Amino acid sequence: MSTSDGRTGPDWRATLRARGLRLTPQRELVLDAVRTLGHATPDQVLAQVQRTATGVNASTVYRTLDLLEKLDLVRHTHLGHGAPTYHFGGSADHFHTVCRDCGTVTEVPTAIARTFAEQLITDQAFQTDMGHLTVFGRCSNCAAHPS
Amino acid sequence: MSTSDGRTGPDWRATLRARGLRLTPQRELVLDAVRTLGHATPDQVLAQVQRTATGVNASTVYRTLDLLEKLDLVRHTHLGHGAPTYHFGGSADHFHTVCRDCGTVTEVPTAIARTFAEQLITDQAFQTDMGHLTVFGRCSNCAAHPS
DNA sequence: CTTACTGCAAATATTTTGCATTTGG
DNA sequence: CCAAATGCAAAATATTTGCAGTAAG
Repeated sequence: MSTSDGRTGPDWRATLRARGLRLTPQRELVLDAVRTLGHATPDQVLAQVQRTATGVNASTVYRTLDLLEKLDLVRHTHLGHGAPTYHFGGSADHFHTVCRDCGTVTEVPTAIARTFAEQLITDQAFQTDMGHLTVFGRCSNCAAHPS
Repeated sequence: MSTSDGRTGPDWRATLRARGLRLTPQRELVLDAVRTLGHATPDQVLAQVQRTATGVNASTVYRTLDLLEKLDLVRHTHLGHGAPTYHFGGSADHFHTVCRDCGTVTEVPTAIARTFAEQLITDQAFQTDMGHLTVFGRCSNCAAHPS
């Protein structure tokens, strides 16, 4: 495989090498899993990884997710409850909406929230970290068919 | 507030009674703690409760917070990491900003986010639950004095 | 009295950590 | 070869649950 295998993107190898870090199969597997799943908790990443390769350890997944996040290859947000949710860092700038009824997670381009962010700066002197924003509520589907 | 005791508000006793639930000292303690602390994890609520009375059990705090939330006497949001944060249900409508550097939590009136919410409905057909909104970023203080 | 509620301890679940072993470069 | 990374198992956390005893109404 060249510098790009079409799955995890072109430059993650370079990003690792640049810092003297090692390219291990586990790291590639975790990165692939995050990308495949879109949004996933460490648990789900582990499950996905183990679908491909056997014996990858949970602690490796935790450690790897931390590492990849430091390198900006993945990001995480808190989509309710306990477990943080990781997603691919390469994806376009977006925040998340989470439906409290069906749990569906949707990516929304940050452009929509631009005015909101500006207002927070003006009124509250608070600089919003858009990529980390999560909006809870109800999706159209669940609003239409109340449980 | 008529029946009020000035701490936990006027009608929590009535709210409990209306459902055939019992008024226990533990429940009052937990409600008081949430109100005193403003924003607190179950752990912090437990600590605060135990400052007043000894021997209140952690599981009682968990169970009580769940119960009080069902009754809309408290609310919770996810302010990062693992533990949910509870706050008093009676407080005015607001959402939270959390500084990722110093961890400071600020309450912001939902009015500011009104346009944002409307845009989410128009563009995404998503009904925002404002009380549950948490915005991560950097407060003015930390932006001014970068660590 | 009746049964909702609490305390306690054990069961779960989740994430972290120390250390010996493996392995990428 | 050597430091970095992994696996493993134990530890640290956080939350839930079953059950017997306590107490609110």
